[in-house]
Amino acid sequence: MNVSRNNIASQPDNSSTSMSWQKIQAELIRRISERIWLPGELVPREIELAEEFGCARATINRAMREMANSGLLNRRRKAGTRVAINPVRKATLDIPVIRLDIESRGASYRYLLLSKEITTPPPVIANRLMLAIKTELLHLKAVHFSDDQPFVFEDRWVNPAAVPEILDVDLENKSANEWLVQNALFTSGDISFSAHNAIEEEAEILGVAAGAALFIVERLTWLGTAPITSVRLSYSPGFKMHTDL
Amino acid sequence: MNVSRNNIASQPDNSSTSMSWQKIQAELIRRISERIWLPGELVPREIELAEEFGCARATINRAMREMANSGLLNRRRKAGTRVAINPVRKATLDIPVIRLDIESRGASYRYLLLSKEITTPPPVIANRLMLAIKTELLHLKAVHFSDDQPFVFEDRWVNPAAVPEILDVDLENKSANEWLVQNALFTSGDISFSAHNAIEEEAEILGVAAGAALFIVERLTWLGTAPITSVRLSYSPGFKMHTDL
DNA sequence: AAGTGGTCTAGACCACACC
DNA sequence: GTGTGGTCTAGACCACTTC
Repeated sequence: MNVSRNNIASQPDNSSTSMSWQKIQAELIRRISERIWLPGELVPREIELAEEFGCARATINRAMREMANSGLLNRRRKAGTRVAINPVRKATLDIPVIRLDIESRGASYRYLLLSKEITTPPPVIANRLMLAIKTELLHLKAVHFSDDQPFVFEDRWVNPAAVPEILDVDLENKSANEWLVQNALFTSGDISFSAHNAIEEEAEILGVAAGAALFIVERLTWLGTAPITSVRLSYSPGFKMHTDL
Repeated sequence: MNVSRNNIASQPDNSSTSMSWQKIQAELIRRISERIWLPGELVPREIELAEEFGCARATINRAMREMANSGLLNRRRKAGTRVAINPVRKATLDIPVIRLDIESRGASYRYLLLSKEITTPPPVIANRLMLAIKTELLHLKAVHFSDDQPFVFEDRWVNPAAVPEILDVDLENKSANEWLVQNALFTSGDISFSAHNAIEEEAEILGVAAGAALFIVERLTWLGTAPITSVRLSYSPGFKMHTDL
C-alpha cells in the first residue's frame, strides 16, 4: 500500500527520503521561532498535527518528544503541550579521554605519573565520596602533556573497593583517566566547571605563574551506590572547552 | 545459541506497566557495565534482541538509539551495533536565563545596565559574527547581581538586522539576556567555557582584585545564516557550573 | 470521568555501508 | 547485491493529570 505522504503545501518533495519527522520538527521549530506559536501557548494535540501533516501520530510524537527533551516544549498528559516560556537551551558536552582530546587537536600526547600512594583522604574528599574518613584510597597525581607542554594536571582519588583491578594496573604507562573510562563504566556522576587561581603546586607543575587563571573540572562518579573516583583536572591557561548548541 | 531467559511467557509482572524500553535499556547497560559485552564487540541485531526480549523491533530500536546518542554504543547500517570503545560520556548543561539561575539558588536578583550604544565592533567581534567590520551593532554592558553582590558581568553585541525589535526594548529594566531568550530563538550556536584573570574593568565591576580567576562563558547564536548575538559572561570568583552525568 | 501524551506492536519500505 | 539500522504506519492500550 503506497502512502502518498506529501501534502504539506508544496514541500519540494523529499517523499522519497525518510526524513519526515525531522522535517516536521523543523516546521514546528519555525512556528515557535517566528512566534506563530507564542511562549506558553497550548499547541495542537498530536492527533491534530498528525492530520495536518498527513502522518502517523507516532511521527509527531517523535518530533515533539525531542523538542521537549531539548527544552523547547513542555508536555504533560492531559494538559497538553505548551511552548516553553523560558526555552532552557541544553548544551551537550563530550567528556572524552584526555589523550584523545589532545590528539584530536592535532597535538602529540605524553603522560607523566607524578605520585601514587594508598592513603586516607582529607575530610573534604571523604565527604564528597561519602566514605568514612579512615577509608584507604588510591591517590594519584599526574600531568598530561600536549606537544610536550603541560596541558592538564590530574589529582585523583580512586576507591579500590569499587574497582579493585586498578591496583594491578601499570599506571606509569596508562593514565588512570583512560583505564577507568574503558574499564569502569559508571552509572551516575556529577561534574562541575569553575575557575581558580593557580596555587604554587599547580603553577609549578603546569609551568605557569602562581595566580594564573586555571580552568577546573571536578568529577565524581558512582557505580550504583559505590563511589568510584573523584578527580580534579586543572587545565593550563588558554584552554577552552567548546561545544555547539 | 539462544539464551532462553524463559521470560517470554512468564514475564513476572511489569506487563502492566509501559516501562518496557527502559527496562530493556537497563538490561543492555548492565551487560556492558558488567563486561558481558566487551568494548568494541558486535552486539546482537535488533531482530535477535527483539526475539530474546519478546518485544517488537521498534522497542529495541528505541532503547539502543538512546544509548547510541549518549555515546555508549556505535551503530552503523549494515555494519551493526558495537559497544563503544571509549564511551564518550556526554554531559548536558542547561543554559538558563541568568535571572532564573540566580533565583533558583535562592538569591535575590538585580540587574544593572552599564552602557548601551550603537557602534561598530572591534575586528575580533565582527569576525566572530562574520559581519563586515563597519556594520553597526548594539553594544551592551551590564551586571547581574545575586543578593546584591555582583554575580556576572555581561558584555554583549547584538546584530539589529537579525532582531530589529531589540532597539525598542527597555533594556534598563529587562536584560538583553532574558529578552533574547524569550524573543529570539536561535537555530544554531556555539558556546565555550574558559578561565581568565580579571582585567581592571572586570575587577572593578565585579568588585574583586585584578587578576582574580573568572569563569568565562562565550556564546554566539545564529538564526539561520544571520548572526544574532555574541556575548561574553564573566562570572565572579567562586562560581561553579554544575551538572549530573 | 475523561482527555492527553507515552508506549507498544506487526509489518513495511528505504538508506546506507559493506561486500 | 545484501544485510543492517532508520523510519513510517495504523491501531491499540495504558498512565498520568486534570476535571
